[in-house]
Amino acid sequence: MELATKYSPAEVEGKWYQYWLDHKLFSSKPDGREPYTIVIPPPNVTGVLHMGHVLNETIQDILVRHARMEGKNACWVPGTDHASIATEAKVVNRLAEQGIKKTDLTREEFLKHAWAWTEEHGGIILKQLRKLGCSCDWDRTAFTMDGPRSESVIKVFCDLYRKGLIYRGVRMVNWDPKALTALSDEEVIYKEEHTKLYYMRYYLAPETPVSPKSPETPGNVIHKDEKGYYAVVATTRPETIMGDVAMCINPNDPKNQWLKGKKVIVPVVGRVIPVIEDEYVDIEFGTGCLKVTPAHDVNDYMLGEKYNLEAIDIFNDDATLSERIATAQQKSLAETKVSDDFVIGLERYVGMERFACRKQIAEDMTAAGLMEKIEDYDNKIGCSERTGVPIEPRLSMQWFLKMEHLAEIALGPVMNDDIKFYPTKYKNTYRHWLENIKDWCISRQLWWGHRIPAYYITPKSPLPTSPEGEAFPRGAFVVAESEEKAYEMALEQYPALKKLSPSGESERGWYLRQDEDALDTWFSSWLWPISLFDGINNPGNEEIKYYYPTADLVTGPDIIFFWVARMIMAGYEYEGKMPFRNVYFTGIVRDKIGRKMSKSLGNSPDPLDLIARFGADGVRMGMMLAAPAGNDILFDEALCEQGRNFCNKIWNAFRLVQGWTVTESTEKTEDAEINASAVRWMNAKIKEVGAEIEDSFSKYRLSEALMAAFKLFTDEFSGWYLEMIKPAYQQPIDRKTLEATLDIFETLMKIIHPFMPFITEELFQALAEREQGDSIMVHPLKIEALTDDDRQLLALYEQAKQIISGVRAVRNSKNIAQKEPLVLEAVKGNSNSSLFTLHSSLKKMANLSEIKYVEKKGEGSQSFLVGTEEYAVPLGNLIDAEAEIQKAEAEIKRLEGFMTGIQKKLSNERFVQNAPAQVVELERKKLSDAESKIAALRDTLKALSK
RNA sequence: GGGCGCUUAGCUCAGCUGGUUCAGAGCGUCUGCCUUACAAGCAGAGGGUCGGCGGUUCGAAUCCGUCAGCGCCCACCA
Repeated sequence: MELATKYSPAEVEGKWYQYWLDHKLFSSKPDGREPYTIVIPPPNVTGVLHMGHVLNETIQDILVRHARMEGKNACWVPGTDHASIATEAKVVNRLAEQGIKKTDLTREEFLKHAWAWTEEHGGIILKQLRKLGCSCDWDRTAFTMDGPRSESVIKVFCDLYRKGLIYRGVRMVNWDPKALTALSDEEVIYKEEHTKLYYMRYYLAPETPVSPKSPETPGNVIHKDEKGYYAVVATTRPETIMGDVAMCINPNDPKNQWLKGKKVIVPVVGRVIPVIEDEYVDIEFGTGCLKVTPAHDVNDYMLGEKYNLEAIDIFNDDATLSERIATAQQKSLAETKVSDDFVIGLERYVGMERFACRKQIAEDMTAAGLMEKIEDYDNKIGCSERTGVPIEPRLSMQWFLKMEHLAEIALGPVMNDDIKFYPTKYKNTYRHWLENIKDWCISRQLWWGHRIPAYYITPKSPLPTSPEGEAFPRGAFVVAESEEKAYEMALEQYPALKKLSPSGESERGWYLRQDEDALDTWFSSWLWPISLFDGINNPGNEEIKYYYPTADLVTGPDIIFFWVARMIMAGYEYEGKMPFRNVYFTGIVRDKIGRKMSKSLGNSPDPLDLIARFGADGVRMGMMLAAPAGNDILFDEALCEQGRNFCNKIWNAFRLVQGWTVTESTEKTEDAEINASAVRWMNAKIKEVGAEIEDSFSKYRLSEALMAAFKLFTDEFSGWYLEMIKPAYQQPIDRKTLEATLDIFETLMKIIHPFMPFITEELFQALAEREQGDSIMVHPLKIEALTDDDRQLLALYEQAKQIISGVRAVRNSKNIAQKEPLVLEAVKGNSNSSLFTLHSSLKKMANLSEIKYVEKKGEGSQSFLVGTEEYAVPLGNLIDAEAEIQKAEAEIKRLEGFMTGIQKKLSNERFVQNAPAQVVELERKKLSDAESKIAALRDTLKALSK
């Protein structure tokens, strides 16, 4: 059957993927072989495949398939992440489209919707990974919120709580007013924004007047107008003045000395607040006067703690202004009388959105003459990583994990390379984070996620006032793996509870109310390498013992803190061992002009579309060609084209070989001689390049490994080997050579297989009769080491290739068709005896009728050098003597310059003395080589100029 | 404000602890070929004073310093 001249991936890829699945070729069970394990960085359960995944998953698949080809027991565990905040946001949006508000639903109802959404969209991305060829053990597919994983999370939470590492408390947290939840520090990203800096007047309160003498104090900068003395405070957030409880100056600030001990009136609000002093305040910034709003700024909170200031929370959950601002204003105005000049009723701002309020209050202050000035200001705003809205620092009750101990156990192994990072530069980043780590806020005010297993003891009726009734504190809770266990623990810890249940269990006078919050998604992901093998629930089981630690982790550097660092912590805390040996950090996939791929720019191709056009193998190759380790990837579709073209090349090489007919003749023909030698050479080449590829793999330089494999197939095998052994048209080939060639072809397919799994399987199957269920991936690749004979042969062929190229160059420059045979002259006793063995090959490849050994090249011959040896092709009157003379003269000039340099070097005594003998020797050889070349060129010149 | 990294052919990158004929690859470019495996191909060619300056050295793309440009990470200047 005649094969098409173009490879058609669509007809091949689906077929083989199904075959692999049917025969469970990706499946792994513990056995006697060495394990090779990768756990997938779980993509969001409702996500779809984008180019970043393509990069990441291709790399993993290459590593996994490579390990499999090495004969290891390769296990790639797939799964998805529940991505609590992202998924919950999507569900909320969908409900909103149906006119349903989250607040109208109970937790249970909402979760029903969320699970429905998850089942609808979940796993789409895993299906897409199959199109890419990913060889995951699908039977192991896990989800961060499935049974075993959830159980692990809860168990770990309880354990850490019992170890005293988890605590609950009111702290300043990053509040996302859109998602209505707290975030960890890592989930806040800072964006540069053009904002305004507002300078506001804080008039001195009448009870702390400026003494008539002090205005003259040198260095003081005093503001005064008809309304009185005032300080100026610069802020980017004028709306937060409603929460102001103090003004702070640096005690060493000369210009504000006059404010010491004074009280000022918060403009608009009318609250009288003290001026406090702390060196935290930067004298240089603004006016040196800082307004202190402990409820809405991390630093102000710290000052509030230090000086025991009240924190007035002015916002609702969604960052609209709370009614509290009005009540607080009434309260303070009742306490202290303040002139109406400084006050505006705050009722008008209640319910206003924070940025609208900012604008409004600035306008109102300006109108009331309380605004000094407004300047442009570039500021960095912390925004929610998920919703993008500016976060609001806010005091709230949250759960935290103490990080000190965990950071300590996670630092050493990376710094001393027990766990290796590729590229190594991320070790610095990692260390810096661990050394400055803060406690991890692990609670989220979300429903979609693992619910915190804390149970609050709640009496059904008001507590008796008798002393023993108060035997457990208000808000008392227990942390337990289940509600049942929580009841037991509660009774044990608080015996007084028994009195609340006079008639026994059935009629308890109290109940347990589980904490409403869910856990941060990463609190489940950090267990992933352990929980996938059930190591938390079932410690020391066979699987965890076999597969853990995993081999390699492939992920982006953007989640080094979120995920990588925390997995290392959990690994040592719960398994006592590293979770993985190597971490390969990929770059970010950008478009070809370096922009990040994004939906809004429309510069992100759809991977499935690319696969349809170039084949999965082509896309994989395109991606890998662009992806040196650690650099960002400038992705260009043209690279996929190159990948597709390579597939086509392989395909056509196969077409050639499979079309050959066989002769059983074992005659010692010239062809047989060429072939026997070529086979030996090709096998040596495979050993040589194979070793390079292995070396690249060991350094995770996958694009280099691929490039080497590509060149091995295209240049060495197709360009040289096949051309050498190719029989004349419609002539048969001897059986021995054909069989050797099929073996070589198979080996090449194995080498390429990790990168391009589909075409290599297709051709592996086509090269020979295979049993049902057989596959390229169960035939490990073994490459032997190079021998000295191999090296000699390789060198010899390199020389032959150069001679052939030399002849071809002559043809090219003189427009001589390949069909026209030429004569080759080897000049001046050029007697590389081993080259004799390649005469037939030389003749065939360069289409030579004869190879002559001559003392002097003939007149009208065009010469070229290979190393120091001269070869020439007689051209008769085709030769352009003038051009040849010019060329030779230019070359002589170049060589003379080169020699002068070396002579200078060699006449430098310090060089001869200090440089290693080898180097000096080498320079001498360069010199003599150049001399002999010049001599040859002079001969040429002489002949030409006759 | 601190820290890290990058700057080598038109593009994307190699070039490891300084010395194998005045720097390599892929792609692109140019020239010639539709040569019965492949025009998604073949053959050949051109293309860089290794970001600037200074230093160490017999010798530097490679080590040190400095400047410039770019990128990333971290940080509580409102």
